Order: sequence, then structure tokens, then C-alpha cells
Amino acid sequence: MTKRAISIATVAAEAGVGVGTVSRVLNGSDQVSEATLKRVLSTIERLDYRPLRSASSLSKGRTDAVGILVSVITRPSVMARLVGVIDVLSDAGLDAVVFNVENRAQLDRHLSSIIDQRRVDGIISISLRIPKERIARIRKLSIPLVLVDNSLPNLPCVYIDDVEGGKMATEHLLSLGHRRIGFIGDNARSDLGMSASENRYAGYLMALEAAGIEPDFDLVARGPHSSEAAAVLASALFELRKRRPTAIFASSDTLAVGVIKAAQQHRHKIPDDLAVIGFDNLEVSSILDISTVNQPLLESGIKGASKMVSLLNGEIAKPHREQLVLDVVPRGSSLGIQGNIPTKLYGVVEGPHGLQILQGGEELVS
Amino acid sequence: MTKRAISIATVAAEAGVGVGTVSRVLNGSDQVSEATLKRVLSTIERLDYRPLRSASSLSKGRTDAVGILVSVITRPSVMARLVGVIDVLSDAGLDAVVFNVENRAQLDRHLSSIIDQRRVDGIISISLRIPKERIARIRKLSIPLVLVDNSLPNLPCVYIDDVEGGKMATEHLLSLGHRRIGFIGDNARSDLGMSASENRYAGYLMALEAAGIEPDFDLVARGPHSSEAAAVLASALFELRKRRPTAIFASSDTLAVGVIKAAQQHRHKIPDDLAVIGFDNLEVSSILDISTVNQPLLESGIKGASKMVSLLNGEIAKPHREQLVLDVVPRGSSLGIQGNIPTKLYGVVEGPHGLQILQGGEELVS
DNA sequence: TCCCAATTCGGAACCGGTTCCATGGCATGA
DNA sequence: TCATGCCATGGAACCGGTTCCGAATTGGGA
Repeated sequence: MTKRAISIATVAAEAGVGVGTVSRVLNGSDQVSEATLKRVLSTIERLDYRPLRSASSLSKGRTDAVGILVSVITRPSVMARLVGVIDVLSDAGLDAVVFNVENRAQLDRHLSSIIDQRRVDGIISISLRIPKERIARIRKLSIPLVLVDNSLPNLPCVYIDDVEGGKMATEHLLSLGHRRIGFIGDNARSDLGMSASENRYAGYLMALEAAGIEPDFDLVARGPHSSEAAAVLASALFELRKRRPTAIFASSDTLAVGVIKAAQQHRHKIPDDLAVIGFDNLEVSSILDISTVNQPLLESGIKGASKMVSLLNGEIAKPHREQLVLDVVPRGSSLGIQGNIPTKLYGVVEGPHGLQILQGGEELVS
Repeated sequence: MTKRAISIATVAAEAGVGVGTVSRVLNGSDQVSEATLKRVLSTIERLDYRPLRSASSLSKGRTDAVGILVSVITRPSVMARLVGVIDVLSDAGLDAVVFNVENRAQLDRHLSSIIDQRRVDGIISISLRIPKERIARIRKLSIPLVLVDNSLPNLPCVYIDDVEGGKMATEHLLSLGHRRIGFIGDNARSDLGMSASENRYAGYLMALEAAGIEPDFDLVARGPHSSEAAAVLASALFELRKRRPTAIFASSDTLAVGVIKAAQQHRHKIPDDLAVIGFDNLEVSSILDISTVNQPLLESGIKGASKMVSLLNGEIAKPHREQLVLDVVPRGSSLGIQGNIPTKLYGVVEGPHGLQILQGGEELVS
């Protein structure tokens, strides 16, 4: 309706060169003489010309965008990974197209639209299991696929050993002398294949067995992934009275928060009456002084996206499959040492309108 | 390298029709006879053909993608809005391209690349102020722009009245008899223009003035947006001994968590020694029984994205500028009523391997 | 039986870049 | 001086869809 947007032809005409030359300038070819380069660049500048993305996508045969499949995105752990992924892609000049997946049907719909329409150059899957037949199809089209927080043979992925993590958490409680250790985890969701909680449960069982303790399934409870649900489940475990657990391993910090809240309601002192350990080392566990198993969340996203960038550059992702390390972070909820608030580098100063902590003390990522 | 992907020409040849006809079938034109329609459809099915996104983008002149600019994405409040946006866009068949913005330079870089290369059809900005000159440019190119958690004249936006919210929170504390009310908020960040905390502070001052209370700037503190920082600041306020606040308004729930933690460390009973109210009504405030001001986070994303969908369909976004309502959610941290854990619909049942809360009781969004 | 309008359809032109090939100019070496 | 070769360059062909125009077919009415 208004005047037509300037195209590469306009620039070429204006600069008195051919379209090929302008294209070469845009793509930084060295086949252009100094003088022409300068002239074309100044024309581009003067006309404020930018090549149209979809046109270059069409002829180049790639989109410079990466699709990110994310399970229930609201979980803080998932989010941390996502942030890592987005930041790396953005630095590499790639668009991050995010697809939120909440059930199997959505997963299928998104996958087929992504794959078949080639709207992205690669796919990163976060905390999600992709069905076998889809993987085969992706392979056949040779679209790079990277798994984050998941592992499959022959595919580049970044993952942790959830079984080992569950074992570590349980061993921590065992080492403190606990024998009746409860487990609170997520409902198994076979549709999306988020198996972290169940794997941690497996580790829990292994640790108990190694310690010669018969597992008591009355101390095991599962529910939706929310603090509220965990609190309800913990309350149910407390109803066992004498037979109640002296310690609980919650398969994520979000659940651990609920457990602690329930314990407070029931007037159980932490950690004397009930020790608690969570998983993930979310910010909330630090401030609430909850023991946990640390896993590098942000890092998993960063490493996963880096692999994708390598693959798109035709390189081979250096460590093809990468397992990140876990470590127990003991805090007040199991040790009972009154941990002080971590002041880190924070320095409180007198500001213009009250007290102030100056920025930069903040844990900035990049 | 391998056999060339099938194109619309292949389908046309195979079905014995012209490319135009195939295109009409793809786009649901009614200018196609029943018989041809069926034949083309079956050919498409047989060849498993899908039109290439970038090709159709080029000729249609649109990308069917929306750019989402997000401030520091890690904040739960921002995340909730983002989820709302993504879900609505996804339902409308639009790609969500997410850009994480952590400083002014990034904002500029992303904006120019988005706008100039026309890689998206519209832009949604979440909790972010777009510089005036950029807005002008976006307007000139007539690219739809929707603001979420921000408001500017003549632009479609979804927002709340932060000043009013700050007033409501403070009035809640005043109504409980508190006179020495502290404020803990974020550092002002002029670069990204996230002014929510400062606006809530303005409301705090207004409420105090309306109650005839002289503001005491010794009770005001600002720092980075984290629980840890808030805990440190709250501790500093407690050092005032006799002059210390009897209540604190934290400009977000994340900060309120830190305040409560600090109070516990200092052996201040909540709410008797110290009442606390936050802002946002995050999940954590519910489980920790923290009073707060509820704002519809998910809804803001949903409404913002809906406006975008309307705009892209050439319609006019119905309520052009939409202000969402706030309401105080009084909980234990100010009222002191021992709120029980909200059990909602949760029913605990005996599962195959321990107790279980069946899914569906979970607060599913869509 | 003939004419006109409506319906359906084929295919060229086009969207705006990229790439490859042919060309012309210049320098170098014999 | 001429042959050789390299480098810079113009421009056609192409990427894979969409759209529009003109043609062919059909049906109905006179």
C-alpha cells in the first residue's frame, strides 16, 4: 500500500552494481574490491537496507532458527535450562522458537509441524522424551537434535544420572543415622516420559538396599508436581504416628518446600523430628535452608545449545554425550546447623532514599 | 545430496493438475471442484508432502511468527506471563520467537534485527519499556506491537496499576494497626524501564500520607531482585532495634520470602513481631502463607497474546488498553491466623507403590 | 441450437534473496 | 607483443510457494 520496501535490486541499481555484488557484500565474501565494498556499504547505510529474512531462508535453505521443545515450562528447573539455551542461541545469531508441550498430543502436533515444514534448522528437547518413530524421521531428514535433561543412545545429549542422584540424597540421610526414610515424588507421566522422579526413586531404593534396610512402601508417596500436593502427602505420612518417617527425600526442591511446610504445621521440629532433602538446588532451597542435590541447570542449557551451534556449523559436537556431575548440598533441613543467610558479596550502603545494595552483587549470568 | 525434497510442482505433476490448483487446495480455497480436491489431497497424503515454511513466508509476505521480548526471564512472574503468551500463540498457529533481554544493548540489538529483517509479524513486549524512537520506527513499518505489564498511550497493552497495588498493600498493614511500616524493593533499573517496584513504592508513600504518617526513609531499602538480598536488607532494618519496623511491604513475593527468612533468623515472630506482605501471589507465597497482592499473571499473557492474534487478523483488539484488577490476599504473614495447607481438591489414595494423589487435581492451565 | 455467465483450472509472473557461470579487465611471464 | 590466468563483476537461473489472468468447460435460458 505504501511505497514498496527496498530490495536488493534497489540497492544494486542505486550503487550502480549488480545484485550479485550486493549479495556478496552482505555475506562478507572476499571476492569484492575495496572500492566497490565501500560504495555498496554506504548505499546500504544510506537506504537503511536490511535483507529480508524469509527470502534468504528460502534460497539458503536454512532458517537460522532453532526449535525448543519444553515440557511444562513453569517449573523453575526447566526454566533455568531454557534460559541457558536461549542465551547461547541468541549469541550465535539464531532465533529461539519455543514450543510448550503439556501432553502427548501437543508434542506430536508441534513435532510434525516443526519437522515437516522445516521451520527450524535444529531441535532442542528439554526434559522430554521424543517418541522413537519421530526420532527416526528426524534422523532421516538429518535435522540436528539435541537432548537436554534426557539421554538416548547415539544422540548428542546433556544429562545427569538421576538414579545416582537419588542414591546420593538417600545416603546423605542414612549417614545421619536415619533408618525410616520416606520418599515423595511426582506421579509417573508416561506420556511425556519425564522419568527423573522415578529414577531418583530407584536410587532411593538402591541406597536403602545397600544399607540393608527393607523398603517400607507406606513411606512412599507420589502426586502432582507442586508444593501443595507434597504438603498433603507429607501430612498423610505423618498420620502413621509412631511408624512415621524420621526423614524424607523429596524428588525436587519444590516438593521439599511443601514437606517442610507440612512439618511446621504438625509441629515437627526440623531436622530433629524430621530431616528433609530435596533435589535441584533451586534458589528457594538456599533461602529456606533446605538440603538438596545440586545439578547444573543453567549449564545444561548452555552446553546443550552449544552442541546445537556446533552441529549447525557442520562441526561435530565435541563430547557427544555429556553427563554433568551432581553433589549433595547439606543445609539446615538435614544438618540442623543454623545456617546464616548467605550474604555473599552483598554490601549494604546508605542510598539516596534509604538503604541500598548496589547491583553487580547480583548473580548476573553473562 | 540425497534425493530432492518434494515440492509443490512434484505434487502437481503427480496429481495431473497445475501448481495453482495445489496451492488453492493447501490454502482452502473454494475455487476447487470436489473431485480435484480429493485427488490432490490423496496425492499430498501419499507423497507426505508439506509446504515449506520459508517459501510461503516469502510469497505471502508474512512469517506467521511473533517475537516476544522478555526482561530477565528467570523471574517467576515474568515466566507466568510468558507461558500465557506462548500458549495462545501456539493455539493460533503462530510461532513464538523468544528474545531474552538483560540490558539495554541487548534490547537494541534484538529490536533492530527483529524489526528490520521482518522475521516476525508482530512483537509482544513483556515487562519492558521500549525506547520511544523504536516505537516510532515500529509504527512506521506498521508492525503490530502489544505491551504486557507496561502501558503507553495509543498502544494496545495489558497492565496493572502498580501505584494502586502498593497503596492496597500498605493500607492492609495500616488497617492492622501498624504505624512503622518498612519498604523493601528492587533497585531502580532505568535501562530497561522496569518501574513496577518504584511505582509500588509511590503507592506506599501515598498510603502513608493518607494515614497522616510521616515516611521514615530509614525504613526503606532497595537491592537486587533476590530473596537473599531482601534477607540482608531486612536484617539491616532489624538493626534499628527500637526504631525497627513492625511491618514490611516487600515489592514482590520473592523479596517477601527473604524478609520472612531474616525475621526467623532474628527470632522475630510473624506476624506478632513483624507483619509481612508481598506482591504477585506466586505459588511460593501460598505455601509459605505469605500475604500478598494478587495480580493475574497468566491472564496478562493470555490477554496480550489474544490482542496480537486479533491485530494480525486485521481486526481491532477489542479493549485496546486493558487494566487488570488487583486484590489483597491476606494470609498468615500479616493476619496470623494459622492457615492450614490448602488441600483443594486433592484426594490421597492408596496407590500401587505407596500413597498417591492422582493427576487432574493439579491446576492444569488449558 | 446458440449465447452468455459462472465455475474451474493451468501456468506465467512474482516474492527477494543466493549462487554459479560467463565476461571483461588487468597484470604477469615468455 | 601476445598468451595465460586471476580477480572482480553482472546477471540469469533458481529456491518453493502464491496470485492473478486468461482459457476451457459447463450449465441454463431464450
